[in-house]
Amino acid sequence: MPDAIESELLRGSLDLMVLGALAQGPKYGYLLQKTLSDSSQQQVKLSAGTMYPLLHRLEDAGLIVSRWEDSTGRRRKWYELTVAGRKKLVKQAELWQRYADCITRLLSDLALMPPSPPSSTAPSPQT
Amino acid sequence: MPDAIESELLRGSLDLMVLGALAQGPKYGYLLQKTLSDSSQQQVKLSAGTMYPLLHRLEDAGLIVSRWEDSTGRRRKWYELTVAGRKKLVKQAELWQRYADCITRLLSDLALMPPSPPSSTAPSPQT
DNA sequence: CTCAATGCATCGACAAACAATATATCGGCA
DNA sequence: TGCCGATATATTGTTTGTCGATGCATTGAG
Repeated sequence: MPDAIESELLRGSLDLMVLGALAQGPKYGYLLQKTLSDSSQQQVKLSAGTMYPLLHRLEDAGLIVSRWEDSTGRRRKWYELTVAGRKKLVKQAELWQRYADCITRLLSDLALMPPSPPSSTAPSPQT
Repeated sequence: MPDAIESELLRGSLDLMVLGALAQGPKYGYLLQKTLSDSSQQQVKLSAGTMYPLLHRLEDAGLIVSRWEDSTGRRRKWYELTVAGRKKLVKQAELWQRYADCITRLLSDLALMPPSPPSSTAPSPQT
């Protein structure tokens, strides 16, 4: 059983996952990584090289805002959803649902397909 | 209401959709476009510039095989799943399901969230 | 003191998706 | 006859997203 989701599959929906995670409350980068990892049973590993550009992108788009935590030691930059970000999240979530339904529908017949071609082995005559 | 799925969301799962469509039977490129478009209620528009490189990639990977239709007029190149392709499809479908569940779980709380925040208070670092 | 974990960030490499473009056949219509 | 849209495959250049590697600094445990 594979451990992590292939990066192919992540493409395009990482923004959605990040927005979704931030909808639960403000988070800083490192915490966001832990949150996504935990909530996905360690399946989603958001690397720093992916996350920070992504967060900056979302901020430039006005979907999130950041604020440095006032502390002398560990520098933490908290990110929070904006109103626009929440609207975007809802919209993207609907798009995602529609898209996921497309895939699911397309793959729904798969269980009925024969696992291997007719090679004189056990013929399963169910349609 | 948007008409087509954003290309962001498509990224990473197009291979899966193409393999899934080919699991229904051999298809040539143009037919594949129509099939995906139809089965998704015109939501998925697979452009030629995306599809042909994708098909060639899948063929190089040994997941599909191609055969030119023997005809004098319209040139049609039929693509068919290989055994390896079918195995890959099943595997990818499982991965997809796991991934989709992650997203769905993450977004499941959304309905419970307030549509708009009362006011922007400080992001108090709770927990 | 050393090392691993925490925490933010950027860089270059690589791959995927797309619009634009190219070529060619076919059927319908004026 | 000529034109055009649909059919059909393919490549090119551009853009964008992801990742591994790397860098720097702080903190706590051993």
